[in-house]
Amino acid sequence: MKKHSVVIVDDHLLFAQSLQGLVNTFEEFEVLYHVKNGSELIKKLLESENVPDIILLDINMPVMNGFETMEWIKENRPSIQVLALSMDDHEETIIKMLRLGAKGYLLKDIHPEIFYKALNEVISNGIYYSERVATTLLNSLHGGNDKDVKNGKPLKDTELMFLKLACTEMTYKEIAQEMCLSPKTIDGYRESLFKHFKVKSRIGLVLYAIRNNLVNSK
Amino acid sequence: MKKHSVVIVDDHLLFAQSLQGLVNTFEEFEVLYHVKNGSELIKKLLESENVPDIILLDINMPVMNGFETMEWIKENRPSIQVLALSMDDHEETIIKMLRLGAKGYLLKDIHPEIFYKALNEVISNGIYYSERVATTLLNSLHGGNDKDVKNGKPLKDTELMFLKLACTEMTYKEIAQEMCLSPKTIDGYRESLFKHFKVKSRIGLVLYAIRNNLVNSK
DNA sequence: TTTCAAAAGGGGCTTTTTCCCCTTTATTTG
DNA sequence: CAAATAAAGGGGAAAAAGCCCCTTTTGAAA
Repeated sequence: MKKHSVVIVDDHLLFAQSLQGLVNTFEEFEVLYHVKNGSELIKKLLESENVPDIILLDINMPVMNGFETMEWIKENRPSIQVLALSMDDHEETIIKMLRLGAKGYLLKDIHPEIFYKALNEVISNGIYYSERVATTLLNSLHGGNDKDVKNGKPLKDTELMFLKLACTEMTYKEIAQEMCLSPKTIDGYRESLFKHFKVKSRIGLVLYAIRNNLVNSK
Repeated sequence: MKKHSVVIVDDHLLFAQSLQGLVNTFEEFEVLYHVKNGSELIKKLLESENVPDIILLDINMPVMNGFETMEWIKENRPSIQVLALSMDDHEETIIKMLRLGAKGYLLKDIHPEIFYKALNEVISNGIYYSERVATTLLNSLHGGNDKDVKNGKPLKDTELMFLKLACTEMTYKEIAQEMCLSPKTIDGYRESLFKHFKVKSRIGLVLYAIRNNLVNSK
């Protein structure tokens, strides 16, 4: 029986390499290659006719992150099963990734046995949910939440720029100067993002941005 | 020749297990065991007479983090060579860890070959510095920096508590209530931490706290 | 071309933050 | 014990943040 092919996308080389070793010990799976970020993955996918069955996709990557990469895959290689693989267990991140088309969400602290099970399930069922992630999702649906609103619309460029600057020690006045806009316009962005993210202060904004990888400040 | 024994401390089971596989492929090294956090490590070290040569120590762990664990090791098992192993490449973290007695600081995105080299060097020289980390350190010395001051004195309990609450959407007045102190006292804490961390606003304080793992908000 | 909506900007106000300098109250320590 | 030191608390003011409601500009769509 032919082994299922796996590609690993993770900027932590040590982890990627180690994980490759682990996956290769599984009977039914073998790693084709591993790459450091989304851009490298796309290059590899485009130049090679060897399409993997599964992609293990990290989210936090410096160059082209997991979200962007996932979008590209959904558009261009929809037949590949993507399993997100991250340390980040925030509801928003999980939901965002699954909504983008990931077939499962694995936390890096899972037991290798479970990891093995996940690989098998995504091949057989086309989907895998860990208990912990399932619980998180349930909670989010339960709480009558509207994370949808939160993640539904992507941020505009100006808003994202503002958000990044808001995650620094600059005052709003300074941010306005930096962006060549009136302080009042900046105030408008602030107000709008506060509502969008349901936060009540700039601190809340910063925390939200960091937790959801909207800025890469850690 | 007897192999050098290695212990891995990392809460990301998948990574720990994978890394164990990698290390075991090295001729000169073998993994004794891996544990999820500092507490587990201490338990293992205390109950087993089999002392490892090297400990690979992650910093971000939920229960007992790398700093606390490092302190314990320095106190109780100073003969073990500890290599810090983290994704965090912030100057403060690196310096703090080395100051606590780590014999090297590895970033998780290093190449496995380099990782192998590091293991060997820490056995032969008792120390390993990657180029990147060395550069970071040089920069910090260069800039006439006084990160010393920053990391020199640990925070008091009240200050830490305040810091944690400052990393929420609470106002200072609310924080004062929560801590059963006068808002003026809180203002004193704020002022003191601003100076200590060299920041100019609460935003800066939050960013500093998150970047340096003083609060576990991500 | 008119219309409509979004983006940009403004007035004016309250609350919060930030800053400086000062007093009282423990807690050590010589 | 007395003196020093640190922690807790205070007054007051300027700057920044947050909030609401309003006007102008701009860029499509009808």
